[in-house]
Amino acid sequence: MSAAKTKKTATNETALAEQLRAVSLRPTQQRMALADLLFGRGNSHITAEALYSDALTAGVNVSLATVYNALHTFTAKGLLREITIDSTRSYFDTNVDEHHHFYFEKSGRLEDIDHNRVKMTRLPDAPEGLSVSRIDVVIRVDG
Amino acid sequence: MSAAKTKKTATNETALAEQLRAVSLRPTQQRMALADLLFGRGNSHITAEALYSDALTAGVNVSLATVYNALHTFTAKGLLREITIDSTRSYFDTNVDEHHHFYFEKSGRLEDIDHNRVKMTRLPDAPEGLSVSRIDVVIRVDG
DNA sequence: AACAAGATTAGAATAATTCTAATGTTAGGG
DNA sequence: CCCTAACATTAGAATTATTCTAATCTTGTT
Ligand SMILES: [Mn+2]
Ligand SMILES: [Mn+2]
Ligand SMILES: [Zn+2]
Ligand SMILES: [Zn+2]
Repeated sequence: MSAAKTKKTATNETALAEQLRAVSLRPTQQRMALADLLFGRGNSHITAEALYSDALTAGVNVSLATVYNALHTFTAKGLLREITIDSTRSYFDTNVDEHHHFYFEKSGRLEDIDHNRVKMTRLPDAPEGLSVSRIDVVIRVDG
Repeated sequence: MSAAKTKKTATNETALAEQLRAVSLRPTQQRMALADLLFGRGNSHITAEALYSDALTAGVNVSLATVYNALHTFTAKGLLREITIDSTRSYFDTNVDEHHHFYFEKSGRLEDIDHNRVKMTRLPDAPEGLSVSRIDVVIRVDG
């Protein structure tokens, strides 16, 4: 590889490696490459297949099984959030802040709704002894 | 079959047949039997497998493919509502009124939240040209 | 460099759901 | 009541998303 490429990726790699180490994950080649694809651009809602396809396009040497492993590991570590809306596929969201979604029924696309654009003034109490882990609001639109 | 059974089912059948005809569906044997299992009791959230299993237990002669056909047809006709929360299975909800859900993450059970127990005082506008078909609120609890 | 822990891999396995093409049932007209 | 066309059911194969397995590689550490 060229000096230029070495330098350029070295910078990204250090930053990404930090992020992974911060959640006690080894900064392996495939994780780094996938993390770069996921967090390097503003690619918010992605399926496993789509990420796999992006990886292949980018020349990353990775298997689909590893993509699933990485997505689940990242989700478990709080770097991603899994969204289930369509029964045929899961979306992984690079936005882990509290927020909601528009779901475009026709295209299957998801769009973020900032948390403060939704205000709930009345909510039921959690059933006795249980605590709320998350509240999801999905606004389905026919597009 | 006995006279008693004939009489008893005749009553149910007429009522169920009406419901099906009302949405231009032929009141076939299996649809009637499945509708009876779905709407006869307060069985709110059910999976295809669970309904199939209920049908077998009840001695109904039906295939799993038909259960899926019926669930989707009923959903298309507005008699049921499909809920996707867990990527491994779909739930069908016999409650088609506007309402929300508690989702018990551990057991995978769903519980209704009456529509008026949630009040949203701020909501974003639908993207230009599109209309909102539904708003789903899911409160996930760790039980 | 050598080791152990952890990660990746390909491919098989699983599980939910859909499809297919043959067979059976229903509704309505004669 | 009988016919027939439209519609529904069926079994099983096919498809698709996802998970598992067991062998092979990497990584972080000594
Ligand atoms: Mn976003
Ligand atoms: Mn599936
Ligand atoms: Zn999002
Ligand atoms: Zn419900």
